[in-house]
Amino acid sequence: MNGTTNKVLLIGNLGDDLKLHHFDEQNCIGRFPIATTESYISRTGERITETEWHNIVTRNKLAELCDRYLKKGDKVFVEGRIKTRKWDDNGQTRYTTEIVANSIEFLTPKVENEHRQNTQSDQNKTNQSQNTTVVDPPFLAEGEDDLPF
Amino acid sequence: MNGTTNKVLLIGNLGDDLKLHHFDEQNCIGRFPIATTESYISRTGERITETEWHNIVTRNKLAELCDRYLKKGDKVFVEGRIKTRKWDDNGQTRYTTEIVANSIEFLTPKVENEHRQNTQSDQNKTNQSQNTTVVDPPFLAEGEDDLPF
Amino acid sequence: MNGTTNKVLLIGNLGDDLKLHHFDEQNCIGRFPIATTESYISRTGERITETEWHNIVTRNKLAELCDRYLKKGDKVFVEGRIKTRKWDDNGQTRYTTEIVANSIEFLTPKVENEHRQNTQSDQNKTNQSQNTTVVDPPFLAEGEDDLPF
Amino acid sequence: MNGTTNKVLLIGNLGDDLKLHHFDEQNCIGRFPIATTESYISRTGERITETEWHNIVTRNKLAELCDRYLKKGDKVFVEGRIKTRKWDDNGQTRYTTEIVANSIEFLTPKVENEHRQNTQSDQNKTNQSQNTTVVDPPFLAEGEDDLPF
DNA sequence: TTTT
DNA sequence: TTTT
Repeated sequence: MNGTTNKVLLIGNLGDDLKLHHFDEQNCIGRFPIATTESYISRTGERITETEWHNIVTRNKLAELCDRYLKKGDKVFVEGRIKTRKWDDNGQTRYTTEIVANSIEFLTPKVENEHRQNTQSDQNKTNQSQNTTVVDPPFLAEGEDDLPF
Repeated sequence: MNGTTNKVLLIGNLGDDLKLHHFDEQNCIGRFPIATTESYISRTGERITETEWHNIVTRNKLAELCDRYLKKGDKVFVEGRIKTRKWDDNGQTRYTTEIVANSIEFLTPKVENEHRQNTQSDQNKTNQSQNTTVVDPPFLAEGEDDLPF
Repeated sequence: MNGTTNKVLLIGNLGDDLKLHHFDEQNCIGRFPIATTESYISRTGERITETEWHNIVTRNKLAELCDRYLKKGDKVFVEGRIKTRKWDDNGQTRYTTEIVANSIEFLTPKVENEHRQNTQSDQNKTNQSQNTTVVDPPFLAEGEDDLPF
Repeated sequence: MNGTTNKVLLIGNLGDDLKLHHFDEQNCIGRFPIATTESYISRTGERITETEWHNIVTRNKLAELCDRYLKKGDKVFVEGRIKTRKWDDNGQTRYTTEIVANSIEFLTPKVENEHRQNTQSDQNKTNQSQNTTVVDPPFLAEGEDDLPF
């Protein structure tokens, strides 16, 4: 547009299940945190591990797919952009930085029959894994339209 | 290390000159803001332009190079990682998100003799551009050691 | 989709003008080479500079924009994917690797009135630069529809 | 360095085991292919799946780590740069494009005791998976020095 | 030649 | 709050 770019690429694990908020039949927003960790040897010779937390924001179809297929602990690849939001904290302006996802790849191999059905209740979200056939999760970039919901 | 990645790629313009802070002879930290802008057509048909500000943090040789060659308005390509810092605001914990740069490319073509000398005062930082030969700016990734300072 | 990603990010200079090929009124393809250079100090202490050439492929509106606004020597940021094409060389199968662009940012500042008009002939493609007001070049990602041609 | 960048980010699966070539005690090179797949709905309404093959090149410690921990079918995240090599094909100059890896993340969860030992023969490279404790593979960027070999 |  |  104007010779600028704002691009973020993260591979990390969900620290919690996605929270989905529906505005109406068509529009929803989903949020979940992911952790990335960095490890290095300090000047004094000890191994330091630093964890960074990222707030992922996703919308509409992509949000619904994530809600259906992702759960706490899963690994994802997120491609998106940095967005800092203003909010009012009792009269004080605060800022929160989020990652608005353009696409999300599901990197944790899924065990068949483990996928949540639309009609299942949330308690099925925990990992039961009675069966062992590993299958690929689907994927949907924002704006695509070819998945059945 | 652990199957995670935290990578940011930004192309934007400096909203202000770099602020350099020296800890000692060897170690310093530089900070500057860059803006990225996104433009799109809204549902109601108007063009929306959104500007995002990013706080860039750079250290040591790379910070000194940026201090010497970059000024407000210049365009850069920053490759780095997201880091959210905690700080104490009168007893309240606040968070600030920064981009820690691994490498910075200078994208604004330089006009010869315009480069600041170490001995020049800051008022020379404004763009005078009497001469017109375009030269390549130098570049240094963190950890490299082959530039003469 | 399937837990894979193929992403390329290049900043480089056009080694030649774009070649545009129209299939019909709607569809066209544009190609141009860009160079990236890497510089490092070898084990024997000399500075080595290596240039890499990348064949950029772009389609339809984005190709037309590039054809109109880019020329040899200009700097661009290309975001795309790697694609290796098979072709027949007198009965032998050969392979050519190209970068299929999703988006292209124009990083060379433009001087006003320098932009080529549709009705201008190609000899106007050389840089005349009589005027000096720097303006922002436009940008269009593949699939966008809001620019006037 | 000069305002250019050559960056590739791939997530894909190994189509074959790594081939390691030792030049001497210190220096070696490893090569392996990875596949990325793209899927989309064509104009005629059918789902098209396209596979792209990438030749990954890695050196020294990173190559040895990959040789030890990766095998055909595993998923990796590769960050590197595009490099096109010339070679002589009976007097004709041919070109091969490779991805020179700067860092590789191992994304396939490992089952404990499955890791190959230095003293194991290659036939142990096939996936036996008698045990079930999932452990993280190590990771080493080129130039790091903190792993025990 | 991979993966789903 | 994740993951190894």
